[in-house]
Amino acid sequence: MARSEDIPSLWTRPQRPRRREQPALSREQIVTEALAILDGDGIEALSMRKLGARLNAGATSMYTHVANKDELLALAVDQVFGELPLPDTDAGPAPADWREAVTGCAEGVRAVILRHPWIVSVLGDVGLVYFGPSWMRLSETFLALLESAGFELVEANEAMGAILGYTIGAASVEAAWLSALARRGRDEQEWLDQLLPSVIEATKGHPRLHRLYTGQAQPEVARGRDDGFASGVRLVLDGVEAAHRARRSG
Amino acid sequence: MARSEDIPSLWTRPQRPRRREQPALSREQIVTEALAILDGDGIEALSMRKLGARLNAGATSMYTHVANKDELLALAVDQVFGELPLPDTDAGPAPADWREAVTGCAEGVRAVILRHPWIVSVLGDVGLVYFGPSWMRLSETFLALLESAGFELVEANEAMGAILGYTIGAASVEAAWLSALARRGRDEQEWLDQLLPSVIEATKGHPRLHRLYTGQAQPEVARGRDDGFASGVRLVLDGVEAAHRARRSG
DNA sequence: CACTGTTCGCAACGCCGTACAGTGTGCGGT
DNA sequence: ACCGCACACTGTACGGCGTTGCGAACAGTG
Repeated sequence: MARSEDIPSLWTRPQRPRRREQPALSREQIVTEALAILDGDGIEALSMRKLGARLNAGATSMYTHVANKDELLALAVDQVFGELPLPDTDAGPAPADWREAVTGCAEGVRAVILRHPWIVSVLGDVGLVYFGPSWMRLSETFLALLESAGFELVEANEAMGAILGYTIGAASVEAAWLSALARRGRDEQEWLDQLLPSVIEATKGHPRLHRLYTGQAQPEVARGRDDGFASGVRLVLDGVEAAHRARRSG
Repeated sequence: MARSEDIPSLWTRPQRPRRREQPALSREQIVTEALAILDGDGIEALSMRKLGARLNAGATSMYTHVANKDELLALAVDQVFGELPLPDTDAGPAPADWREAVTGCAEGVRAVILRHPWIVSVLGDVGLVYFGPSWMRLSETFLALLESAGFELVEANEAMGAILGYTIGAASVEAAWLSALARRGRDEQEWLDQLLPSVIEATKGHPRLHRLYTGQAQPEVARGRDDGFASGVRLVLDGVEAAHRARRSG
């Protein structure tokens, strides 16, 4: 015979959960909450259990909406790139200055990566993001901008590769640096001050790096990272433009 | 009671291992074996237990030579970049064609990343590699090459940022793609054939991507990835050179 | 009522990184 | 000849992880 403790009282027992009014969980909800964890506490803080807990659900319930963690991460990456504001290339004529527009897009991509530095840690696992809707939208915009500037499609594709390649690489390096700082809970300037002496010590035998880090080649090294990226994009666009002109006249 | 087969005879048993002659394990050994695992079976196959087993040692013995797994990975990354052959910039005069030399270095970096695609997965966790000896050697070489081509140090640093940024980004994208393939055990062409239809389907509403993928904009899209990278580097160097000339004459 | 299909979560499996206490060993000092 | 320390190394254990199997709870349909 069951003792009274074995079965919680009829009255204190929680109301039978009225489930299935509509599914309690949705893929969208899950991805959104995952993003909150990723942005708030970084990649190593995201676990299926924690994610489930945040949604008042069991960890394994995620798997009815998402195949596995990798797929979840891919969805998260696509979502953040979906937030990227892009110029409307359908309406209106060609933009007055295509360089400005392209630069704006590249800076947008960099901003997304810096705002969500965990992206760098999953770049290697989600090779298929480039076929996701957000990334396709981005690519199409780039191609449209370049075509409107007079590039043939194949040429535009090549240029896009250079621009996005640089953007991803440069932003990844920055993001890695920033999240290394964040993991150690240091401020950027503070950490630099603290690390610089040993770095300088390590540049014995590397005279150029030594000059660079000791600041003898200032003032522009200390220029902000924003300016550094901007001038990098400018260099790449110079190359793109030069090749384009050479092709038209050749 | 133990039977005679259970314990090899006292006399035939190998001499008791004379430990402490020198440590059985070394950091170098550990990193080398870790690299073997990484290159052979990918990043998710590397665990401290497996690594220990490969070295006939307990998992936790690694920790006397390496602070933690992250440090181990950082050492591994530095080691593979150490294998990169670099031109000797100390001896002899300036290279006849600095573009060729710089291009060679960039292609070397790409080759390292493609040969060890797990690097991409740890890029985000090892922000400090850029202060490791191998990367410093690489940077110093780049700066030397550019200086010998007439660049001021700060200008050279800027150019290096653009070139390495592009190289890292482009190679990372490639490596992510390749290791996604490897994880699924597919051949590249086979996978492309299999995936292309659905990708094309997904490019409704993206006319330029559609043209690109359906091959109406061939022939050069199907050009190998090697050529694609080479032309990207060429674009970046065009930009670098143009900016340099503008600065000299301006 | 029975039947079907879906959502959800408990329990469990086999991993993982690593903290910690303990074991044997060689070396320097006495 | 002895002691004690420093050190490389190990077994065990802790708390976590991603994922699966399975059954319970439910909605919709007949």
